[in-house]
Amino acid sequence: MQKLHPLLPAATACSSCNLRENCLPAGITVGEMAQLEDLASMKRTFRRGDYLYRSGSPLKSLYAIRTGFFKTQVLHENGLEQVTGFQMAGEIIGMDAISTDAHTCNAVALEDSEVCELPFGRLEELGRELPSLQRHLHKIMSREIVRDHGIMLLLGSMRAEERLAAFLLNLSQRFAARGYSPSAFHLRMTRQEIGNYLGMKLETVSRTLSQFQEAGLINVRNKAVEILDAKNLRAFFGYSAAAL
Amino acid sequence: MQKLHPLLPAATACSSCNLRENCLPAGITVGEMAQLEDLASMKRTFRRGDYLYRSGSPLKSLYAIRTGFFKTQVLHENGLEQVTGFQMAGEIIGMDAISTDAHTCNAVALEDSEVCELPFGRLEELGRELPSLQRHLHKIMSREIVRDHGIMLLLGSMRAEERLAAFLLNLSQRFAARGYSPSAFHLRMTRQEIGNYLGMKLETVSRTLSQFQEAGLINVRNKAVEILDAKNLRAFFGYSAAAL
DNA sequence: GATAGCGCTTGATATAGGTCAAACTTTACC
DNA sequence: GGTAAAGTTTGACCTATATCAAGCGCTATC
Repeated sequence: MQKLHPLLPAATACSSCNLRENCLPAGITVGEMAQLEDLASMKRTFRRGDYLYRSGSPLKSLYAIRTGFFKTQVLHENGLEQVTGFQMAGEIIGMDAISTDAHTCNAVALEDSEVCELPFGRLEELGRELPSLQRHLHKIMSREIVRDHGIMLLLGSMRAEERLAAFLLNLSQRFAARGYSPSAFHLRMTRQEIGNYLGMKLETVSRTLSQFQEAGLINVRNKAVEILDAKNLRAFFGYSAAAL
Repeated sequence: MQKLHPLLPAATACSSCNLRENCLPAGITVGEMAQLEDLASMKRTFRRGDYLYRSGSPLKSLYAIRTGFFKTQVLHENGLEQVTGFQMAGEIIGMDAISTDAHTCNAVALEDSEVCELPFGRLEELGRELPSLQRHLHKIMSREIVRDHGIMLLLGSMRAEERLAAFLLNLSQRFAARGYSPSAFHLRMTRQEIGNYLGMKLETVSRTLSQFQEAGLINVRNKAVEILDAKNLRAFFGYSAAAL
């Protein structure tokens, strides 16, 4: 059942949001900020498990994640599914819908979350007035393309342990970029979801995490992860791959 | 060695190009076409094996493929590489570079090819004046994101034979969209390149093609492919996946 | 604060696809 | 147009990861 998502007044404006350097406003001048704030004034909250959008729903807005964690997943008619990403604060999602004016994946909150809604028509309009915003939107879309290519490399060419090492290091780096500890964090997703994202089964995720722990690279206890030896974790997947 | 790529005068304008419905001009009105033609007037030709751009080279333009075939590939520092796509006439490439103002993959001609160069700065400028062009550019970028998600599904969740069936059907459909036979075409890429794209080894590609042939689904002789039974080829990968 | 259900771990076994190898075919180049 | 190199096929064997199974431990809810 879809719950109601109350529309909140703008609790926090872009200019005073501590994500502004990671989010849509990056590169926007102070003078232009007011227009962007007007655009992004609509906030929505989601409980864990809620859908931000579903495959097939019409394109209305892009969404900037203010707090929380989402996953996106594509579903194939034959029942296959693939997690295409885990998104955190400051990241923009929904761009999949521009192509056909309808979303092509689901976005599900992995924890209680808040997003800023960016009506796409108005975003394009504003882009025509503000070249720096236009360019930044293009950069965000391009960044998604580049990220996707990285995942293809991971799925197509890496072994399970390399994929998981890359995944942990990527999370670490993204937490760090938001001012959180790069070495200790909580996974918001299940082993199943990690495995689906990385193209492996949940048992393999579990085994490989245990293996990393035995090797002294990490500590895992359920969702709590501590990276003990980022250097060797990186080397782990760098060197073994180089040996191919 | 990078060869010289002679700059040709505009041999064919967008308005008289038979790819206009598949390419950047899709959705552009007749009145707007002249400006687009001016933008896209620079053509470049490439011999097989030539690089259109390389990872690290600065963003200058996007490129519309007029004739020929390209592959794009990402290279990882540790030596891994991944083919991220095979691009044909009417498709736009180079969007990976917008994110960081530098290309993140190589684009290599798989046969003698011709591209229309679209200087990106001018493209953005023109996008600010022509909302339909702006929207179309966004659609093209979004389409790439959606395609990438499909490849993730393929790499992360399908078996080798399903991936290859999906690949053949995708090529078939793209040839059909350009007025070529959907049932008989030439592969422009090697088994190695197909395998790299699909996350499998060249031997597996070869074996699986032979297997499809034995099953009466296709005819293969080197690069010449004939699809004999598209329905069952589709069913092949649909049903077996559904049985999971 | 008890309990049901979901998530996680670990073991045993199976298998898809990888690896290595050899022979054959096509293509490119001198 | 002959020859070397690159691409392809097929076979035999191997291994990374999947599958199946059992038991444990959170954590969420009443």
